[in-house]
Amino acid sequence: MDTLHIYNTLSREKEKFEPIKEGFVGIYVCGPTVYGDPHLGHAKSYVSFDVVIRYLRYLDYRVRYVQNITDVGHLTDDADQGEDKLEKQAAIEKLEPMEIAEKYTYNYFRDMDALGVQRPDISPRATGHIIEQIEMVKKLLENGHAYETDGNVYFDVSSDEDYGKLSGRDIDEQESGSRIETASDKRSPEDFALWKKADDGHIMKWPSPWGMGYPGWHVECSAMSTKYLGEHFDIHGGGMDNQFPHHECEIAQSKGAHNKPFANYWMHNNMVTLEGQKMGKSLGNAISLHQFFSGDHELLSRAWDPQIIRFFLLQSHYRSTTDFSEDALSGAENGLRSLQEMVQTIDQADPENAGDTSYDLESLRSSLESKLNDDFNTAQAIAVLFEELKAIRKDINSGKIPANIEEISLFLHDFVDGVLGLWPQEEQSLGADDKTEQLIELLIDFRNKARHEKNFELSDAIRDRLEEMGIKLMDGPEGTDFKIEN
RNA sequence: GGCGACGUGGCCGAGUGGUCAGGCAGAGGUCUGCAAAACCUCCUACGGCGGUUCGAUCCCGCCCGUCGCCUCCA
Repeated sequence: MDTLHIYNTLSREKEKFEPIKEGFVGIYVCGPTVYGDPHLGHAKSYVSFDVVIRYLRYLDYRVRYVQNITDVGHLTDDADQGEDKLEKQAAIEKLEPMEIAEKYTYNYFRDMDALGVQRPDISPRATGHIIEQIEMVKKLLENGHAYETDGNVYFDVSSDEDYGKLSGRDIDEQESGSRIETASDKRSPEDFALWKKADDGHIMKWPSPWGMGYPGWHVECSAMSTKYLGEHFDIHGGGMDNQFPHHECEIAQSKGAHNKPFANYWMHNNMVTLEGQKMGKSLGNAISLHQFFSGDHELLSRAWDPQIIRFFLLQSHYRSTTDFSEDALSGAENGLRSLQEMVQTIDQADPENAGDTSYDLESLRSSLESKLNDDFNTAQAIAVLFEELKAIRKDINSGKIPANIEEISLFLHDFVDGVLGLWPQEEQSLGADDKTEQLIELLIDFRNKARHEKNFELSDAIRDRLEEMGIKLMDGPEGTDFKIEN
Protein backbone atom coordinates (compact mmCIF):
# COMPACT_ATOMS: atom_id res chain seq x y z
CA MET A 1 0.00 0.00 0.00
CA ASP A 2 1.35 3.39 -0.85
CA THR A 3 -0.37 5.27 1.94
CA LEU A 4 -1.04 4.35 5.52
CA HIS A 5 -4.09 2.21 6.12
CA ILE A 6 -5.33 1.29 9.57
CA TYR A 7 -7.71 -1.47 10.54
CA ASN A 8 -10.53 0.32 12.30
CA THR A 9 -12.48 -1.75 14.78
CA LEU A 10 -15.45 0.56 14.24
CA SER A 11 -15.82 -0.44 10.59
CA ARG A 12 -14.04 -3.83 10.77
CA GLU A 13 -12.08 -2.73 7.73
CA LYS A 14 -8.73 -1.32 6.80
CA GLU A 15 -9.24 2.37 6.12
CA LYS A 16 -6.97 4.96 4.58
CA PHE A 17 -5.59 7.05 7.40
CA GLU A 18 -6.59 10.69 7.19
CA PRO A 19 -5.84 12.84 10.20
CA ILE A 20 -8.30 15.48 11.36
CA LYS A 21 -5.65 18.13 11.00
CA GLU A 22 -3.20 17.70 8.15
CA GLY A 23 0.22 16.72 9.43
CA PHE A 24 -0.86 16.17 13.04
CA VAL A 25 -1.96 13.04 14.87
CA GLY A 26 -3.52 12.80 18.29
CA ILE A 27 -3.48 9.30 19.73
CA TYR A 28 -4.66 7.93 23.04
CA VAL A 29 -3.82 4.44 24.25
CA CYS A 30 -5.25 2.88 27.38
CA GLY A 31 -2.44 2.54 29.89
CA PRO A 32 -1.94 0.10 32.73
CA THR A 33 -3.67 -0.13 36.07
CA VAL A 34 -0.72 0.16 38.39
CA TYR A 35 -1.28 -2.43 41.06
CA GLY A 36 1.19 -5.05 39.83
CA ASP A 37 4.26 -5.56 37.67
CA PRO A 38 3.70 -5.34 33.92
CA HIS A 39 3.74 -8.67 32.11
CA LEU A 40 4.21 -9.96 28.59
CA GLY A 41 0.69 -8.93 27.63
CA HIS A 42 1.45 -5.32 28.42
CA ALA A 43 4.58 -5.64 26.35
CA LYS A 44 2.61 -6.78 23.32
CA SER A 45 0.25 -3.86 23.58
CA TYR A 46 2.78 -1.13 24.23
CA VAL A 47 5.43 -2.43 21.86
CA SER A 48 2.77 -2.57 19.14
CA PHE A 49 1.66 0.98 19.75
CA ASP A 50 5.26 2.08 20.12
CA VAL A 51 5.84 1.05 16.52
CA VAL A 52 2.64 2.83 15.51
CA ILE A 53 3.88 6.04 17.09
CA ARG A 54 7.38 5.64 15.72
CA TYR A 55 6.10 4.98 12.24
CA LEU A 56 3.75 7.96 12.31
CA ARG A 57 6.72 10.10 13.27
CA TYR A 58 8.83 8.50 10.57
CA LEU A 59 6.10 9.60 8.16
CA ASP A 60 6.67 13.13 9.48
CA TYR A 61 3.44 13.49 11.37
CA ARG A 62 3.59 15.57 14.49
CA VAL A 63 2.24 13.13 17.03
CA ARG A 64 0.86 13.73 20.47
CA TYR A 65 0.78 10.42 22.28
CA VAL A 66 -1.26 10.25 25.48
CA GLN A 67 -1.34 7.14 27.62
CA ASN A 68 -2.99 7.17 31.00
CA ILE A 69 -1.87 5.66 34.28
CA THR A 70 -4.86 4.22 36.09
CA ASP A 71 -4.25 4.64 39.79
CA VAL A 72 -7.84 4.46 41.00
CA GLY A 73 -11.27 3.35 40.10
CA HIS A 74 -10.99 -0.15 38.78
CA LEU A 75 -12.72 -2.70 40.86
CA THR A 76 -11.99 -6.29 41.63
CA ASP A 77 -15.27 -7.94 40.79
CA ASP A 78 -18.68 -6.48 40.28
CA ALA A 79 -18.57 -2.84 39.42
CA ASP A 80 -21.14 -1.96 41.97
CA GLN A 81 -19.79 -3.47 45.12
CA GLY A 82 -16.22 -4.45 44.46
CA GLU A 83 -13.11 -3.37 46.14
CA ASP A 84 -10.64 -1.02 44.54
CA LYS A 85 -7.72 -3.05 43.15
CA LEU A 86 -5.17 -0.58 44.36
CA GLU A 87 -6.66 -0.57 47.82
CA LYS A 88 -6.64 -4.34 47.87
CA GLN A 89 -2.98 -4.50 46.85
CA ALA A 90 -2.19 -1.75 49.35
CA ALA A 91 -3.67 -3.88 52.10
CA ILE A 92 -1.58 -6.85 50.99
CA GLU A 93 1.65 -4.88 50.84
CA LYS A 94 0.74 -2.75 53.87
CA LEU A 95 1.26 0.47 51.95
CA GLU A 96 -0.79 3.50 51.09
CA PRO A 97 -2.70 3.15 47.80
CA MET A 98 -0.62 5.95 46.38
CA GLU A 99 2.57 4.12 47.34
CA ILE A 100 1.31 1.16 45.37
CA ALA A 101 0.54 3.40 42.43
CA GLU A 102 3.96 5.02 42.50
CA LYS A 103 5.82 1.77 42.91
CA TYR A 104 4.15 0.05 40.00
CA THR A 105 4.25 3.15 37.83
CA TYR A 106 8.02 3.19 38.25
CA ASN A 107 8.20 -0.52 37.47
CA TYR A 108 6.04 -0.03 34.43
CA PHE A 109 8.30 2.60 32.94
CA ARG A 110 11.42 0.71 33.98
CA ASP A 111 10.31 -2.35 32.01
CA MET A 112 8.96 -0.39 29.04
CA ASP A 113 12.23 1.53 28.83
CA ALA A 114 14.06 -1.78 28.73
CA LEU A 115 11.89 -2.89 25.83
CA GLY A 116 12.78 0.25 23.93
CA VAL A 117 9.25 1.62 24.20
CA GLN A 118 9.38 5.37 23.86
CA ARG A 119 7.58 7.19 26.60
CA PRO A 120 4.24 8.81 25.88
CA ASP A 121 4.23 12.57 25.54
CA ILE A 122 1.75 12.78 28.37
CA SER A 123 1.11 10.12 31.04
CA PRO A 124 -1.85 11.53 32.91
CA ARG A 125 -2.86 9.96 36.23
CA ALA A 126 -6.51 9.32 36.91
CA THR A 127 -6.25 10.70 40.45
CA GLY A 128 -4.79 13.88 39.04
CA HIS A 129 -7.92 14.44 36.97
CA ILE A 130 -10.76 13.99 39.41
CA ILE A 131 -12.02 17.50 38.70
CA GLU A 132 -12.14 16.87 34.96
CA GLN A 133 -14.00 13.64 35.57
CA ILE A 134 -16.54 15.33 37.80
CA GLU A 135 -17.04 18.02 35.17
CA MET A 136 -17.69 15.38 32.57
CA VAL A 137 -20.23 13.62 34.76
CA LYS A 138 -21.97 16.96 35.29
CA LYS A 139 -22.19 17.49 31.54
CA LEU A 140 -23.64 14.05 31.05
CA LEU A 141 -26.30 14.80 33.67
CA GLU A 142 -27.06 18.12 31.96
CA ASN A 143 -27.35 16.45 28.58
CA GLY A 144 -29.75 13.86 29.88
CA HIS A 145 -27.39 10.91 29.42
CA ALA A 146 -27.01 10.18 33.13
CA TYR A 147 -29.02 10.03 36.31
CA GLU A 148 -28.21 10.19 39.99
CA THR A 149 -29.53 7.90 42.68
CA ASP A 150 -28.38 8.35 46.26
CA GLY A 151 -24.81 9.45 45.61
CA ASN A 152 -24.28 7.21 42.62
CA VAL A 153 -24.35 8.47 39.05
CA TYR A 154 -25.00 6.11 36.17
CA PHE A 155 -24.83 6.49 32.43
CA ASP A 156 -28.15 5.81 30.78
CA VAL A 157 -27.24 3.42 27.99
CA SER A 158 -30.66 3.68 26.40
CA SER A 159 -29.90 7.35 25.67
CA ASP A 160 -27.16 6.38 23.21
CA GLU A 161 -28.37 4.64 20.10
CA ASP A 162 -24.82 3.75 19.00
CA TYR A 163 -23.98 1.92 22.22
CA GLY A 164 -22.70 -1.52 21.26
CA LYS A 165 -21.52 -0.54 17.81
CA LEU A 166 -17.80 -0.84 18.51
CA SER A 167 -18.00 -4.29 20.01
CA GLY A 168 -20.80 -5.50 17.75
CA ARG A 169 -23.30 -6.03 20.48
CA ASP A 170 -27.03 -5.73 20.48
CA ILE A 171 -28.09 -4.40 23.86
CA ASP A 172 -31.58 -5.85 23.68
CA GLU A 173 -30.19 -9.31 23.15
CA GLN A 174 -27.67 -8.80 25.91
CA GLU A 175 -30.43 -8.57 28.44
CA SER A 176 -31.72 -12.02 27.72
CA GLY A 177 -28.24 -13.38 28.44
CA SER A 178 -28.72 -11.88 31.89
CA ARG A 179 -25.42 -12.65 33.46
CA ILE A 180 -25.32 -9.01 34.42
CA GLU A 181 -26.64 -8.51 37.89
CA THR A 182 -28.81 -5.50 38.32
CA ALA A 183 -27.71 -3.15 41.03
CA SER A 184 -30.71 -2.05 42.98
CA ASP A 185 -30.46 1.58 42.05
CA LYS A 186 -29.75 1.16 38.32
CA ARG A 187 -32.53 1.72 35.86
CA SER A 188 -31.17 -0.86 33.51
CA PRO A 189 -28.58 -3.59 34.02
CA GLU A 190 -26.24 -2.36 31.31
CA ASP A 191 -26.11 1.18 32.65
CA PHE A 192 -22.62 1.79 34.00
CA ALA A 193 -21.27 3.83 36.88
CA LEU A 194 -19.88 7.30 36.31
CA TRP A 195 -19.51 8.14 39.97
CA LYS A 196 -19.77 5.86 42.96
CA LYS A 197 -20.59 6.73 46.51
CA ALA A 198 -17.77 5.70 48.85
CA ASP A 199 -18.49 3.89 52.04
CA ASP A 200 -16.51 4.62 55.20
CA GLY A 201 -13.87 1.97 54.61
CA HIS A 202 -12.95 3.36 51.22
CA ILE A 203 -9.61 5.17 51.30
CA MET A 204 -9.50 6.73 47.84
CA LYS A 205 -12.43 9.13 47.74
CA TRP A 206 -13.12 12.70 46.82
CA PRO A 207 -15.85 15.26 47.43
CA SER A 208 -18.26 15.78 44.58
CA PRO A 209 -21.67 17.35 43.96
CA TRP A 210 -23.08 13.91 44.79
CA GLY A 211 -21.17 13.47 48.03
CA MET A 212 -17.92 11.67 48.86
CA GLY A 213 -17.10 9.12 46.24
CA TYR A 214 -14.81 8.02 43.46
CA PRO A 215 -15.07 7.93 39.67
CA GLY A 216 -16.40 4.94 37.77
CA TRP A 217 -14.09 2.82 35.68
CA HIS A 218 -14.47 4.44 32.32
CA VAL A 219 -14.65 8.21 32.83
CA GLU A 220 -10.98 8.76 33.35
CA CYS A 221 -10.05 7.91 29.78
CA SER A 222 -12.79 10.09 28.36
CA ALA A 223 -11.86 12.99 30.61
CA MET A 224 -8.12 12.78 30.03
CA SER A 225 -8.23 12.18 26.32
CA THR A 226 -10.50 15.18 25.97
CA LYS A 227 -8.23 17.34 28.07
CA TYR A 228 -5.07 16.62 26.11
CA LEU A 229 -6.29 15.71 22.64
CA GLY A 230 -9.59 17.51 22.34
CA GLU A 231 -13.14 16.27 22.16
CA HIS A 232 -12.58 14.71 18.75
CA PHE A 233 -9.22 13.14 17.90
CA ASP A 234 -7.60 10.69 15.52
CA ILE A 235 -6.69 7.34 17.05
CA HIS A 236 -7.67 5.49 20.18
CA GLY A 237 -5.91 2.24 20.96
CA GLY A 238 -5.84 -0.47 23.55
CA GLY A 239 -6.06 -4.17 24.16
CA MET A 240 -8.88 -6.18 22.66
CA ASP A 241 -10.07 -7.10 26.10
CA ASN A 242 -10.93 -3.46 26.64
CA GLN A 243 -13.15 -3.25 23.61
CA PHE A 244 -16.14 -4.09 25.72
CA PRO A 245 -17.20 -2.60 27.97
CA HIS A 246 -14.44 -0.07 28.52
CA HIS A 247 -14.14 1.46 25.06
CA GLU A 248 -17.82 1.22 24.36
CA CYS A 249 -18.45 3.23 27.50
CA GLU A 250 -15.78 5.76 26.64
CA ILE A 251 -17.43 6.42 23.31
CA ALA A 252 -20.85 6.76 24.88
CA GLN A 253 -19.61 9.18 27.52
CA SER A 254 -17.52 11.33 25.27
CA LYS A 255 -20.16 11.64 22.59
CA GLY A 256 -22.83 12.22 25.19
CA ALA A 257 -20.87 14.96 26.91
CA HIS A 258 -19.69 16.81 23.81
CA ASN A 259 -22.20 15.94 21.11
CA LYS A 260 -19.30 15.26 18.79
CA PRO A 261 -17.71 12.16 17.34
CA PHE A 262 -14.96 10.80 19.59
CA ALA A 263 -11.97 8.95 18.09
CA ASN A 264 -11.93 8.34 14.33
CA TYR A 265 -9.86 5.16 14.35
CA TRP A 266 -10.05 2.45 16.97
CA MET A 267 -7.11 0.06 17.13
CA HIS A 268 -7.05 -3.08 19.24
CA ASN A 269 -4.13 -5.36 19.77
CA ASN A 270 -4.70 -9.05 20.41
CA MET A 271 -3.73 -11.03 23.46
CA VAL A 272 -0.66 -12.96 24.52
CA THR A 273 -1.41 -16.54 25.39
CA LEU A 274 0.47 -19.01 27.48
CA GLU A 275 -0.17 -22.60 26.41
CA GLY A 276 -3.22 -21.33 24.59
CA GLN A 277 -4.63 -19.44 27.55
CA LYS A 278 -4.82 -15.70 27.77
CA MET A 279 -2.11 -14.29 29.97
CA GLY A 280 -3.66 -11.97 32.48
CA LYS A 281 -3.03 -10.58 35.90
CA SER A 282 -6.33 -11.75 37.28
CA LEU A 283 -5.82 -15.23 35.83
CA GLY A 284 -2.61 -15.65 37.76
CA ASN A 285 -0.69 -17.03 34.78
CA ALA A 286 1.15 -13.87 33.86
CA ILE A 287 4.92 -13.85 33.67
CA SER A 288 6.10 -10.37 34.48
CA LEU A 289 8.59 -8.63 32.27
CA HIS A 290 10.95 -8.32 35.16
CA GLN A 291 10.86 -12.10 35.50
CA PHE A 292 11.66 -12.48 31.82
CA PHE A 293 14.59 -10.13 32.10
CA SER A 294 15.94 -11.91 35.17
CA GLY A 295 14.88 -15.47 34.37
CA ASP A 296 13.38 -15.72 37.83
CA HIS A 297 10.20 -17.71 37.18
CA GLU A 298 9.45 -21.41 37.37
CA LEU A 299 8.38 -21.54 33.74
CA LEU A 300 11.58 -19.91 32.53
CA SER A 301 14.87 -21.72 32.11
CA ARG A 302 16.93 -18.57 31.70
CA ALA A 303 16.85 -14.79 31.43
CA TRP A 304 15.67 -13.17 28.22
CA ASP A 305 17.05 -9.97 26.85
CA PRO A 306 14.30 -7.33 26.50
CA GLN A 307 15.17 -6.82 22.86
CA ILE A 308 14.45 -10.49 22.16
CA ILE A 309 10.99 -10.02 23.62
CA ARG A 310 10.48 -6.96 21.46
CA PHE A 311 11.58 -8.76 18.31
CA PHE A 312 9.51 -11.81 19.19
CA LEU A 313 6.42 -9.65 19.48
CA LEU A 314 7.08 -7.72 16.27
CA GLN A 315 7.44 -10.94 14.32
CA SER A 316 3.71 -11.46 14.64
CA HIS A 317 0.97 -9.01 13.76
CA TYR A 318 -0.49 -6.88 16.54
CA ARG A 319 -4.00 -8.13 15.73
CA SER A 320 -2.96 -11.79 16.01
CA THR A 321 -2.59 -13.58 19.28
CA THR A 322 0.97 -14.34 20.27
CA ASP A 323 1.49 -17.69 21.88
CA PHE A 324 4.46 -17.66 24.16
CA SER A 325 6.94 -20.47 24.58
CA GLU A 326 10.63 -20.51 25.32
CA ASP A 327 11.24 -22.41 22.08
CA ALA A 328 9.68 -19.59 20.14
CA LEU A 329 11.67 -17.02 22.09
CA SER A 330 14.84 -18.92 21.44
CA GLY A 331 14.13 -18.95 17.72
CA ALA A 332 13.48 -15.25 17.89
CA GLU A 333 16.77 -14.72 19.63
CA ASN A 334 18.77 -16.41 16.89
CA GLY A 335 16.85 -14.57 14.22
CA LEU A 336 17.38 -11.24 15.91
CA ARG A 337 21.09 -11.81 16.30
CA SER A 338 21.43 -12.73 12.69
CA LEU A 339 19.46 -9.67 11.59
CA GLN A 340 21.56 -7.45 13.79
CA GLU A 341 24.79 -8.90 12.51
CA MET A 342 23.69 -8.04 8.99
CA VAL A 343 22.80 -4.54 10.07
CA GLN A 344 26.18 -4.17 11.70
CA THR A 345 28.08 -5.45 8.72
CA ILE A 346 26.31 -2.92 6.54
CA ASP A 347 26.64 -0.08 9.01
CA GLN A 348 30.35 -0.71 9.40
CA ALA A 349 31.19 -1.16 5.74
CA ASP A 350 33.84 1.33 4.70
CA PRO A 351 32.51 3.89 2.18
CA GLU A 352 36.09 4.48 1.03
CA ASN A 353 36.09 1.04 -0.55
CA ALA A 354 32.69 1.40 -2.18
CA GLY A 355 32.34 0.33 -5.78
CA ASP A 356 30.50 1.96 -8.67
CA THR A 357 27.24 0.07 -8.46
CA SER A 358 24.47 1.38 -6.28
CA TYR A 359 21.99 -0.71 -4.40
CA ASP A 360 18.35 0.13 -5.13
CA LEU A 361 17.59 1.78 -1.83
CA GLU A 362 14.34 3.35 -3.01
CA SER A 363 12.94 -0.05 -3.74
CA LEU A 364 13.81 -1.27 -0.25
CA ARG A 365 12.36 1.85 1.29
CA SER A 366 9.07 1.65 -0.57
CA SER A 367 8.81 -2.05 0.03
CA LEU A 368 9.23 -1.64 3.78
CA GLU A 369 6.86 1.30 3.87
CA SER A 370 4.23 -0.58 1.95
CA LYS A 371 4.30 -3.30 4.60
CA LEU A 372 3.87 -0.89 7.47
CA ASN A 373 1.30 1.10 5.52
CA ASP A 374 -0.73 -2.07 5.48
CA ASP A 375 -1.93 -1.79 9.06
CA PHE A 376 1.57 -1.89 10.54
CA ASN A 377 2.55 -5.32 9.31
CA THR A 378 5.84 -5.56 11.16
CA ALA A 379 6.14 -9.29 10.48
CA GLN A 380 6.31 -8.67 6.76
CA ALA A 381 8.60 -5.70 7.11
CA ILE A 382 11.01 -7.89 9.05
CA ALA A 383 10.82 -10.55 6.34
CA VAL A 384 11.74 -7.92 3.74
CA LEU A 385 14.67 -6.82 5.88
CA PHE A 386 16.00 -10.36 6.09
CA GLU A 387 15.85 -10.83 2.36
CA GLU A 388 17.26 -7.49 1.34
CA LEU A 389 19.94 -7.11 3.96
CA LYS A 390 21.17 -10.57 3.14
CA ALA A 391 21.66 -9.46 -0.46
CA ILE A 392 23.53 -6.33 0.59
CA ARG A 393 25.75 -8.26 2.96
CA LYS A 394 26.55 -10.72 0.25
CA ASP A 395 27.83 -7.92 -1.93
CA ILE A 396 29.87 -6.49 0.91
CA ASN A 397 31.35 -9.87 1.75
CA SER A 398 32.40 -10.38 -1.81
CA GLY A 399 34.08 -6.99 -1.86
CA LYS A 400 31.40 -5.14 -3.80
CA ILE A 401 30.37 -2.44 -1.38
CA PRO A 402 27.44 -0.51 -2.90
CA ALA A 403 28.28 3.03 -3.97
CA ASN A 404 25.46 4.39 -1.82
CA ILE A 405 26.46 2.47 1.30
CA GLU A 406 26.25 5.61 3.41
CA GLU A 407 22.65 6.30 2.42
CA ILE A 408 21.78 2.68 3.09
CA SER A 409 23.28 2.95 6.51
CA LEU A 410 21.41 6.18 7.24
CA PHE A 411 18.18 4.61 6.15
CA LEU A 412 18.75 1.60 8.38
CA HIS A 413 19.22 3.93 11.31
CA ASP A 414 15.90 5.54 10.46
CA PHE A 415 14.05 2.30 10.00
CA VAL A 416 15.62 -0.49 12.04
CA ASP A 417 16.46 1.83 14.90
CA GLY A 418 13.92 4.62 14.53
CA VAL A 419 10.82 2.65 13.61
CA LEU A 420 11.37 -0.92 14.78
CA GLY A 421 13.68 -0.12 17.68
CA LEU A 422 15.84 -3.15 17.00
CA TRP A 423 19.27 -1.62 16.60
CA PRO A 424 22.16 -3.82 17.73
CA GLN A 425 23.12 -3.07 21.28
CA GLU A 426 26.53 -1.76 22.15
CA GLU A 427 28.98 -4.60 22.49
CA GLN A 428 31.00 -2.83 25.12
CA SER A 429 28.55 -3.98 27.74
CA LEU A 430 31.00 -6.68 28.70
CA GLY A 431 33.75 -4.17 29.14
CA ALA A 432 35.53 -4.53 25.84
CA ASP A 433 37.56 -1.41 26.35
CA ASP A 434 40.69 -0.65 24.39
CA LYS A 435 42.95 -2.65 26.67
CA THR A 436 40.73 -5.71 26.43
CA GLU A 437 40.64 -5.45 22.68
CA GLN A 438 44.38 -5.12 22.53
CA LEU A 439 44.76 -8.22 24.66
CA ILE A 440 42.44 -10.17 22.40
CA GLU A 441 44.37 -9.00 19.36
CA LEU A 442 47.55 -10.13 21.06
CA LEU A 443 46.14 -13.60 21.64
CA ILE A 444 44.94 -13.71 18.06
CA ASP A 445 48.45 -12.88 16.88
CA PHE A 446 49.95 -15.68 18.96
CA ARG A 447 47.29 -18.08 17.84
CA ASN A 448 47.88 -17.29 14.19
CA LYS A 449 51.60 -17.77 14.70
CA ALA A 450 50.85 -21.21 16.13
CA ARG A 451 48.59 -21.92 13.18
CA HIS A 452 51.32 -21.06 10.70
CA GLU A 453 53.61 -23.44 12.56
CA LYS A 454 50.80 -25.99 12.33
CA ASN A 455 50.69 -26.18 16.11
CA PHE A 456 46.92 -26.69 16.04
CA GLU A 457 46.79 -28.05 19.54
CA LEU A 458 47.89 -24.68 20.88
CA SER A 459 45.88 -22.59 18.41
CA ASP A 460 42.68 -24.48 19.09
CA ALA A 461 43.27 -24.27 22.83
CA ILE A 462 43.50 -20.47 22.59
CA ARG A 463 40.33 -20.36 20.56
CA ASP A 464 38.48 -22.68 22.94
CA ARG A 465 39.58 -20.81 26.04
CA LEU A 466 38.49 -17.52 24.56
CA GLU A 467 35.18 -19.01 23.56
CA GLU A 468 34.63 -20.13 27.12
CA MET A 469 34.93 -16.48 28.06
CA GLY A 470 32.38 -15.55 25.44
CA ILE A 471 34.88 -14.33 22.89
CA LYS A 472 34.37 -15.99 19.56
CA LEU A 473 37.09 -16.06 16.92
CA MET A 474 36.32 -16.27 13.24
CA ASP A 475 39.02 -16.88 10.64
CA GLY A 476 38.38 -15.17 7.35
CA PRO A 477 40.41 -14.50 4.24
CA GLU A 478 41.31 -11.05 5.60
CA GLY A 479 42.47 -12.34 8.96
CA THR A 480 40.84 -13.26 12.21
CA ASP A 481 37.82 -11.38 13.51
CA PHE A 482 36.35 -11.63 16.98
CA LYS A 483 32.99 -11.16 18.54
CA ILE A 484 32.12 -10.70 22.19
CA GLU A 485 28.96 -12.38 23.32
CA ASN A 486 27.13 -11.99 26.58
C1' G B 1 -26.54 -18.94 25.89
C1' G B 2 -25.04 -14.19 22.86
C1' C B 3 -21.04 -11.82 19.95
C1' G B 4 -16.24 -12.39 17.70
C1' A B 5 -11.65 -14.57 16.18
C1' C B 6 -8.50 -18.40 14.89
C1' G B 7 -6.78 -23.60 13.06
C1' U B 8 -0.48 -22.91 7.86
C1' G B 9 5.47 -27.61 6.99
C1' G B 10 9.60 -30.20 13.35
C1' C B 11 8.75 -25.03 15.94
C1' C B 12 7.34 -19.65 15.46
C1' G B 13 4.70 -16.95 11.96
C1' A B 14 2.99 -13.68 7.36
C1' G B 15 -0.05 -13.98 3.22
C1' U B 16 -2.65 -14.93 -1.31
C1' G B 17 -7.85 -17.44 -6.07
C1' G B 18 -3.15 -19.77 -10.55
C1' U B 19 5.83 -18.62 -9.32
C1' C B 20 8.11 -17.26 -3.77
C1' A B 21 6.69 -15.38 2.62
C1' G B 22 10.31 -14.84 6.39
C1' G B 23 12.70 -16.68 10.80
C1' C B 24 14.31 -20.88 13.91
C1' A B 25 15.69 -25.94 13.88
C1' G B 26 17.48 -29.94 10.51
C1' A B 27 20.20 -32.24 6.03
C1' G B 28 23.88 -31.98 2.08
C1' G B 29 27.66 -29.05 -0.22
C1' U B 30 31.55 -24.88 -1.13
C1' C B 31 35.29 -22.56 1.81
C1' U B 32 38.64 -23.83 6.08
C1' G B 33 44.25 -27.49 9.10
C1' C B 34 39.73 -27.93 12.08
C1' A B 35 35.77 -25.01 13.93
C1' A B 36 32.76 -20.78 13.43
C1' A B 37 30.92 -17.40 9.98
C1' A B 38 29.51 -16.66 5.06
C1' C B 39 27.65 -18.67 0.51
C1' C B 40 24.77 -22.56 -2.45
C1' U B 41 21.04 -26.43 -2.32
C1' C B 42 17.17 -29.32 0.08
C1' C B 43 13.06 -30.12 3.63
C1' U B 44 7.31 -27.28 -0.81
C1' A B 45 2.46 -26.77 4.57
C1' C B 46 -2.17 -24.63 4.70
C1' G B 47 -8.12 -28.89 10.51
C1' G B 48 -12.23 -32.29 8.05
C1' C B 49 -16.28 -32.83 4.41
C1' G B 50 -18.94 -30.68 0.56
C1' G B 51 -19.87 -26.45 -2.95
C1' U B 52 -18.54 -22.19 -6.43
C1' U B 53 -14.44 -22.02 -10.17
C1' C B 54 -10.76 -23.99 -15.78
C1' G B 55 -8.16 -23.77 -10.93
C1' A B 56 -8.89 -22.76 -3.67
C1' U B 57 -4.78 -22.83 1.64
C1' C B 58 -7.17 -18.26 0.27
C1' C B 59 -14.62 -17.43 -1.63
C1' C B 60 -19.42 -20.07 0.37
C1' G B 61 -21.82 -23.89 3.62
C1' C B 62 -21.53 -27.55 7.31
C1' C B 63 -18.61 -30.15 10.91
C1' C B 64 -14.51 -30.72 14.37
C1' G B 65 -11.01 -28.21 17.48
C1' U B 66 -8.91 -23.90 20.05
C1' C B 67 -9.31 -19.14 22.02
C1' G B 68 -11.24 -14.17 23.32
C1' C B 69 -15.25 -10.83 25.03
C1' C B 70 -20.06 -10.78 27.61
C1' U B 71 -16.80 -9.32 35.29
C1' C B 72 -11.31 -5.94 36.58
C1' C B 73 -7.77 -6.97 32.66
C1' A B 74 -3.00 -4.75 27.43
